[in-house]
Amino acid sequence: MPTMKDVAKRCGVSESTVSHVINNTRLVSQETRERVLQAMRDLNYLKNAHARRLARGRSDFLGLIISDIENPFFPGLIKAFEASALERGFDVLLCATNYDPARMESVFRKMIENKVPGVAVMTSRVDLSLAGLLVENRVASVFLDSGTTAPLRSDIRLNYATGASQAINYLYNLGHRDCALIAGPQNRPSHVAYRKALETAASRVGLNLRVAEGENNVGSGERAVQRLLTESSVPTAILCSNDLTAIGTLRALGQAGIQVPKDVSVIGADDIPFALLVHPPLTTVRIPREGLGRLAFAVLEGMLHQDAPMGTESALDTELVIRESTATARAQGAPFALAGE
Amino acid sequence: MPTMKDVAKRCGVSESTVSHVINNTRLVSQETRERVLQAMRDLNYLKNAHARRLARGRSDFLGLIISDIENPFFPGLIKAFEASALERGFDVLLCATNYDPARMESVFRKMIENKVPGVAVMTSRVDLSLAGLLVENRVASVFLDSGTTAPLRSDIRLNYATGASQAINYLYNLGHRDCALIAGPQNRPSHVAYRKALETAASRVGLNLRVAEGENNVGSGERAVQRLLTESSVPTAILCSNDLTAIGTLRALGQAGIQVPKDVSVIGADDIPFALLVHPPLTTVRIPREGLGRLAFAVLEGMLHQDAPMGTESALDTELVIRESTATARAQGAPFALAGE
DNA sequence: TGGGTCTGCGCAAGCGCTTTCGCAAGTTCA
DNA sequence: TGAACTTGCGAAAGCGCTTGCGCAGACCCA
Repeated sequence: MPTMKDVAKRCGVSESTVSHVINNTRLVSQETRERVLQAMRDLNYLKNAHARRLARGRSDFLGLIISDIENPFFPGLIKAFEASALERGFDVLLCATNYDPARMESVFRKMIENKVPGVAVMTSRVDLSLAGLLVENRVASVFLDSGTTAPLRSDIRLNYATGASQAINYLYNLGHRDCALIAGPQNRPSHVAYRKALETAASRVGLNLRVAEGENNVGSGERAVQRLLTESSVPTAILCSNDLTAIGTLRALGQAGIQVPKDVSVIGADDIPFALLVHPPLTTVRIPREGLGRLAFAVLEGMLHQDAPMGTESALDTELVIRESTATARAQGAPFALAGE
Repeated sequence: MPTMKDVAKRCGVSESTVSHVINNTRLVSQETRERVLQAMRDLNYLKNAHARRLARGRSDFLGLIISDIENPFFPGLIKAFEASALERGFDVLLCATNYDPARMESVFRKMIENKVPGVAVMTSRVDLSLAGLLVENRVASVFLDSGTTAPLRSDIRLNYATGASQAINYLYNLGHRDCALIAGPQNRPSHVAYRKALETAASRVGLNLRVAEGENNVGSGERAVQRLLTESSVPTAILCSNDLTAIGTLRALGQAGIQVPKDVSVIGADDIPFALLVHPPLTTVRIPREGLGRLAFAVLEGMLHQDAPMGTESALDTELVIRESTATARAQGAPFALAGE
């Protein structure tokens, strides 16, 4: 494995010249440059990333922290973040916390140990003391829905209000008056925000919205629906905290012989890739994953260019994507024909 | 940002002692050890990963190369690989090629520049000259279905025969005699292998298997089915190159008013998480993603412990997972009742 | 009591780069 | 024609760790 010294020796220049050729950091005569490049090719020279980063005192890695790569929300986000980063010459150091607080801490430590100049923390529920660790070590960061900013620490707020009021208005205009929300865990700020946004929009137009508990997964969606079906009246539309819950909802309704969207409309949230593929294709409140990835990078990059950057707050709108799981409300108070009964 | 020197100074020992405390690399008296650890805590010391890796000459990163993180096959693989690696004290350097040959090359370069001791290449279709690059730089590797091994280069072969013959036998026993395969791109070795395995198993039991072309995605599955439906007879079962194609198949059949599994059985391949969630839940030939991730790590680790390791060849069985998209074949030659006609 | 073995630790030479400083030769301009 | 730039490059001092070498003192046994 050849080093810069070997390259330098081979073409009779100093190491510093080789370095400057590689990095384009000072004038080198055309002729010398050619010789150096040729020597690099001859020797199959590849730079040593560690040595370079040590000498430079920082790395070209940007951190990206997510909770769970198997959560279908993340791959699109990662890809967009990575694409932006790559375009600007950064590499991405991806870490998943898998919802484990201990792992979360070690992941933050890892970011600092790797001297990343910035890190995007795209998980909800982060201990802000960890954010302090970053600042102490001069690492810029951008959080998701943390609700606060600080020097060196930015925040991206998902604006649930846009998508929520679109969804509510849309349902209202289809004649829905009695709806249910299968909410996500209420210890997650983003789910609280979404719920509040829906409730606000609902009360504005005068639409009744009951809230059932869910846990953001298929099974809890099914169970919530089963509970709903034991109530005296069944809502004409069900909103869900995310698409997985909506899929569970679809399944439970199907199992109960209730037709979607004829009897009950269903609206998800996230717009994961499979929202398109379920039956019927899911109307959903889209969280712009790709936009979020790109924005997270842009915010980070913006901070890197300043020397004592204040954190910024930006917002990203959600929006309703209409597919086939929603339709006009069934006649008010009407029961529905249970298929096969 | 404190360095080892600061820690050493603060408690009056040499840097080497600090280093040995951190790494447990030689005897340090209990008392000195305590003092060092205390100083580290006081200063909030975090080691500099670059300096350490430079001094050691290698990194604690293991490379993992995939093609596309949005392909639902990969997240589970990544997670399992990462979990194994973490457990053994490695970190993972994840890179996606996004099916771009140029990116593939730069990703390999990156692995070498980062001095990873080993890399798992979990994409199909890799230029073996790139594998050569790895060997030159003493990087151990494990490929997927490359069909060859070499010193420092192992291979994991997916054994399609097990799953394929289970699927064929299963269909045969359900009375299916006339089946179709919507095959994947025939320039990918893994798809060729799967197709061959199916054909072998089919001819063994005397089951007719027509082959239609697909491209491993939902749309191509739909189109393939539409083409199949124009033929004089419609097969009683359709096998697909992957689950996405199977989902397309399900949709196209549904759209044509053909019932699954009553009229036509459908079998996918991969067993992606959503195979469980489509309607009806998909019978599929599972490729053990998690097992693959774990095995890739184990193979890599096995090579790291030797100094001039030969590559090994291991195999991983696929298996049929029976859900609800398959059933007894409709009566031979029988047409099917087109719903709504 | 002197040679061996342990235990505990410091010194200093790297690892392979980047980057500051400064020098030499060529060019420009008054 | 000499001061002031400009162009092109080398020497060498780090960056913050790891690790081989070696030394001092304690201990043991013959």
